[in-house]
Amino acid sequence: MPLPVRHPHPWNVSPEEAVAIQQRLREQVIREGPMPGPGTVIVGVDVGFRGELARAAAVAVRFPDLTPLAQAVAEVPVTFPYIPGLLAFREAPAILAALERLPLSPQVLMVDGHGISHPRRMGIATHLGVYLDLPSIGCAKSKLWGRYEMPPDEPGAWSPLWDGEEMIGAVLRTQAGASPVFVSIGHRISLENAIATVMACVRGHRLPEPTRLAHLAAGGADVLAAGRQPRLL
DNA sequence: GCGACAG
DNA sequence: ATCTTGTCGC
Repeated sequence: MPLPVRHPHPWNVSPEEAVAIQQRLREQVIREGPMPGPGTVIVGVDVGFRGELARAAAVAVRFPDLTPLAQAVAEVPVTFPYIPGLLAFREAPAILAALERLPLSPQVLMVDGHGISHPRRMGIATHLGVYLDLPSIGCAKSKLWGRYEMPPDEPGAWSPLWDGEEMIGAVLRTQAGASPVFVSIGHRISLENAIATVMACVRGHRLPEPTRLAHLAAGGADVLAAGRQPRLL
């Protein structure tokens, strides 16, 4: 069954056209929304590369217990170079293909990359959220845009990520002794609730489970089978 | 000319 | 992201 796309547009475009698409879609972003309720299906997505092929993985977990429900992978040819600020045009086509194969409808997307903490407020997490009209959260491993102070080394501690006077994200310590992650609004969720959701998805690793499992799945792991032997993950 | 620069 | 073994530290 095809994914319902709310704001369709081509992905195979030039970098100039990509920027124009971002400028158009940024008007649609909703920066508020609730915490996922019990039973919500959260889907983590990530992409790995093997030569000229992009392999995307989508892993669905149930919130808040984080039981893995389903996983799907898809490989598509790479058609766009890596350009900071235009990551969605390189990775989203593969992610969408993986989501098509997932036997469950995502209710919240957790993306390995930024949301509105982006020069045009249109990181891949935001782009996917608006494109699919789904609540989405960006959880990146490093900064793309903005200034911040390092948060204390305590789980749950965070400091704002600023672009001038505008708070565009949070630098969040998910685990003591590990470098922080960069959490931002993707779409249809508040920053406060995005931070709380990420923390509620942490299980002893730096990255929250949806994204962490998607990363493993993109590397070829069967997280559903392994999930039945929790020590393997 | 010299940094900064998701994955 | 990817190329890649052992090794320092808790």
